[in-house]
Amino acid sequence: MTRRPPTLSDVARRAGVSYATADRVVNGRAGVSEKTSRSVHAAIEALGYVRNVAAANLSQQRVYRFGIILPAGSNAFFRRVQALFDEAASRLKADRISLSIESVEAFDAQALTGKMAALAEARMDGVAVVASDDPRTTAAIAELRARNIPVVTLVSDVPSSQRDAYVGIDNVVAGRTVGRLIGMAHGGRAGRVLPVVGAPSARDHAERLSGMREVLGSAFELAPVVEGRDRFELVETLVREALSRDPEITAIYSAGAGNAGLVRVLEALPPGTARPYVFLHELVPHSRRALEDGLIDVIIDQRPEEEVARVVEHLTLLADRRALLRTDPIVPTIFVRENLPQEPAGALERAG
Amino acid sequence: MTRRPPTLSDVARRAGVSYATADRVVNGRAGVSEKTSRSVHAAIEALGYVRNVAAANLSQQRVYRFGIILPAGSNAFFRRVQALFDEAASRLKADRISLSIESVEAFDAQALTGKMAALAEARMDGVAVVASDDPRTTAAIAELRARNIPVVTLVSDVPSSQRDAYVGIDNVVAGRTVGRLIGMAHGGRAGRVLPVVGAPSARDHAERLSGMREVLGSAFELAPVVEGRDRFELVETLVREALSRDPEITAIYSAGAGNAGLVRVLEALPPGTARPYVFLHELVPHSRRALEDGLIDVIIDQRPEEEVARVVEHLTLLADRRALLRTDPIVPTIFVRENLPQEPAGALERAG
DNA sequence: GGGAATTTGATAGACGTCTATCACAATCTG
DNA sequence: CAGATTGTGATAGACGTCTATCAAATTCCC
Repeated sequence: MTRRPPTLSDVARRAGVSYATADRVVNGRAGVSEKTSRSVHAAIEALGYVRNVAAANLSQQRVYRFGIILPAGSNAFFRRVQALFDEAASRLKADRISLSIESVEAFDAQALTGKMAALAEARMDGVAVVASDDPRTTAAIAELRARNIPVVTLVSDVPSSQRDAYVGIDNVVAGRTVGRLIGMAHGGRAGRVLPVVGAPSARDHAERLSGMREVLGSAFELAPVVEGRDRFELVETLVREALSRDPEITAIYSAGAGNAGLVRVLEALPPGTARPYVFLHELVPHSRRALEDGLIDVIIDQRPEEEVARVVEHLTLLADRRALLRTDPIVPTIFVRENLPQEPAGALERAG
Repeated sequence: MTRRPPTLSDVARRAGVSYATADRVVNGRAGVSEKTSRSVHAAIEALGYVRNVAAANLSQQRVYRFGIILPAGSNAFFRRVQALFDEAASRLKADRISLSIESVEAFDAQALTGKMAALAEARMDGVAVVASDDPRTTAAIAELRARNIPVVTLVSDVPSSQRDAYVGIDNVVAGRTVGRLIGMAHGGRAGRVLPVVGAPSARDHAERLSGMREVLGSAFELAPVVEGRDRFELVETLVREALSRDPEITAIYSAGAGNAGLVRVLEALPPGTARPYVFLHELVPHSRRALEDGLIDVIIDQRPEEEVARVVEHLTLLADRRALLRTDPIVPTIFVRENLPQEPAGALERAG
């Protein structure tokens, strides 16, 4: 039968020291001679001792409290992120991890820094935030760090700040990936790409476009960039205009949000017309439907499920002052009509 | 400050019953009247009580022992799976989960069933197995289930068996995905696809091919299927012959293993020649290099990292006789040169 | 109403780790 | 060699849950 995994008492006995001493060694407390410390470590090795985290957590009855700040509003992607955090929160209650999920009006740096200050005041064990790269944000992050509260940026990085980690995709990589796929779709022939962004000042969108440009060969031209402010009505109007003005467009790359408007334009195209290839970001209900209906070709998704899991992982490790595991960026995932995941169960629940 | 999460004692007090009674309710033990049971549940609701899993695990000092059976041999994909399980095993020691990772010669149903019987004898708490759909395997799975040992099939399903779950991709979906990408790469033009499989009898490979055929339009022809037995020397020879025999081939889809041989053929193509588009499965060191070097175009990966995590998740839940969470198949992931993940740290370690 | 069956209460010990305290031994300092 | 410093041992209580046992209270049935 399985023998019981060794406990710290076993280690102490084997090392010929008391439990107290073994405990001092494993918890790095002072007052142990070099020699004893070595013999305890030897016993740990010999027995293959691993600290029982269940017992450790129990005895410390530690409760982790993390704050998550997301942009409010109707953006489908962030609604999904929020739903995933809500779900994670209820799941994590059993592990004594509590997530406070807060919303802040998008682009309102004032409100954002206010919330961050409030979380600092509440002495959270860690904060994750979707923030733009703005001096006020940087300062607010510094303030949290000064209070020894770890900070993780999510989806959109603030590289100039002292955040402990960034969880999200590399937008240049995402753009390059789209560039490759646009190239593939044209099968060596020339093309003309219509880029759609929220605003030219949005760093993520700009990075995506420049990534795409890096990869697209000289056979490609870019139409003037559409600035849809991430609002679907505006995107709809402007894309419709651009397409009718420029019939040479062979592909559309929407690097931002508001894609419901883009989809409407595509739906309204006269049947029989060869539509341009369409590439856009984030798997959400309306983009999914568009892909299933053959209105668009590719969705680049940043896997919010993975991002949420990683935020929690990072915050927990940081709260314990331990090293982070996976610090590589999230890989942008390519969805075509055929490899779409099953509809998340949450969608059904919400429908019912 | 954060108030302490409610314990079962709090629930008992609130419900006006003794701890013993509250315990009987939450652990579904007999001897509690309908009425008391309801009042305890009401208290649980009211207080938002969640059982402290750390304490529960500790008190039961339960040790999970799972057996994992993988095919032996030099196949790069399974070496990666094995490395991931090894890593998971050391990580999971802290959670009192022990993984016994066993190897069995590929395609040796005799040896496989032997190992499974041995794991049954060892009274494992669960078994995960990479098995072919074979009557002997089905019987061995039935035997494990008869002993109340949960069984999960991995990578390759045995649908006719009583396995509790399958963790892996849907190969038809993977094939369809490739079909879509081949179509995209040809940008509407006609093409001729060379399929490469291990053996026509390999169900996974056949499913992948038929998935591809479903999606490829009538503009595509298939060259005679190459049967490379998943051995790279044979793949190399046969693909080289096929390419020189049939210069009309515009794309290669390798649905099986032995792709090191395929890559060699591509490397040896006279420079300046337009090579066919190449699509193959599994991100492993040599396929990665080929993608980085521009010798191939797309890798379809089944994300063994995710599969390993899910096997552990499933086995743990099954051992606790709880419901599985995510039973949807793994989504085949598309890698092009641009969205490759960072080299796993393990690769560096092994190199060092 | 009396005996049996069922339901409830009270409580104790175990799981492995952490924290703390106190006492004693060994070593160092002047 | 006395006194201070440092290293070690012994032990106890807490964390929240689980299991078990025994006694007491309540309900049920004839």
